[in-house]
Amino acid sequence: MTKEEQIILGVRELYSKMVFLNNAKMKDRFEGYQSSEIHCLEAIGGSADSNVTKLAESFYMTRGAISKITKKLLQKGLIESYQRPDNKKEIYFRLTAQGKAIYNVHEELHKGFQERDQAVFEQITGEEFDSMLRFMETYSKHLDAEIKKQGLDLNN
Amino acid sequence: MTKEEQIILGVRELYSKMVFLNNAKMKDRFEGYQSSEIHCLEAIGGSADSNVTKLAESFYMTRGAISKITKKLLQKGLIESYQRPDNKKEIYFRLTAQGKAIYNVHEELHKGFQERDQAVFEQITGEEFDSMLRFMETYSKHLDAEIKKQGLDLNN
DNA sequence: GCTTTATTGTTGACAAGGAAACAATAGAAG
DNA sequence: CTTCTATTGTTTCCTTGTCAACAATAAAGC
Repeated sequence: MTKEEQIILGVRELYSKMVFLNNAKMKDRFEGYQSSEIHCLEAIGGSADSNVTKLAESFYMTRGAISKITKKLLQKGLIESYQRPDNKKEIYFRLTAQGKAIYNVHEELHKGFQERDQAVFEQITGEEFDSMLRFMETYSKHLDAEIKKQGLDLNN
Repeated sequence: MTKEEQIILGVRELYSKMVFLNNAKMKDRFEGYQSSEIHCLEAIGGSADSNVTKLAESFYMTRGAISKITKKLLQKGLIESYQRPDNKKEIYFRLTAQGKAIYNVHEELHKGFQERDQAVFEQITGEEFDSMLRFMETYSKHLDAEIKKQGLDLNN
């Protein structure tokens, strides 16, 4: 197996396990809410002026999918939509009070994840951490360029 | 943002882009085949005595999902099933000649991905590579333990 | 041996997400 | 300003995967 394959396999393995484990915790903690809904809520709470398109890009999902998720969040009263006076097309989202409550619980959960994994992160040096981050960023940018080169788009 | 968050975000970002880009290439190259089917084919071709349960575990998917995918692969004549004389329950898969042909094309595609990303991997030293791999393995095992601790299972 | 429990693979109902088509609006080009 | 193009968000149809129940078989307990 080459370096590339090992790294890629490792990333896939790691990511799969994180998703599996964290989703299980989330479903356990937030009954009645889908984990995709919680992720969306997190993104909306975490950055100002989220809209369907931005959310879709950040999750590598289609606008259609996000449109449906935000619709549910609206119906459940966790987010509300608003527009700018000079733009009748774009629709932004922000958390309601109820949404913020969920958001806070979610943050606690995240802290729990962090504590759970602390031992692993304590084992690496600052240098190792930096080099890993640098690598991931380089690779990520490389893939961005490749995606652009191929003229790929989530909606095409 | 803490170290943990940065790493996790990086892994998610990287993984999403790899999946997105590679699936696009796969769909382009293998018309008529789903990328999940190709992944399954790859796994079956890559290790002896694959069965539904093993495949499900390696992909972090349910047995039901794998059962459906392998059914399609059987219908398309890319794999065949067999059993051991002393076990009437477990059903194993292996590639047919046609399946092997696809498998080989798939391997070429992988080589292409490798060449595409070579520049990125050339930038890291052997030491950096090792430390990264070590970290991923440690983290992965840590999550395994956590999954076990929670008594989690894909089918529950 | 017999009985109980666990594992394996399959199925049908359901939910989530993608693809494509669409209307509404914004932005660019002239 | 007017026209043409791009972007945004939504909806419908379809595919994929999960969930839960199930039958068949294996393994464990006695």
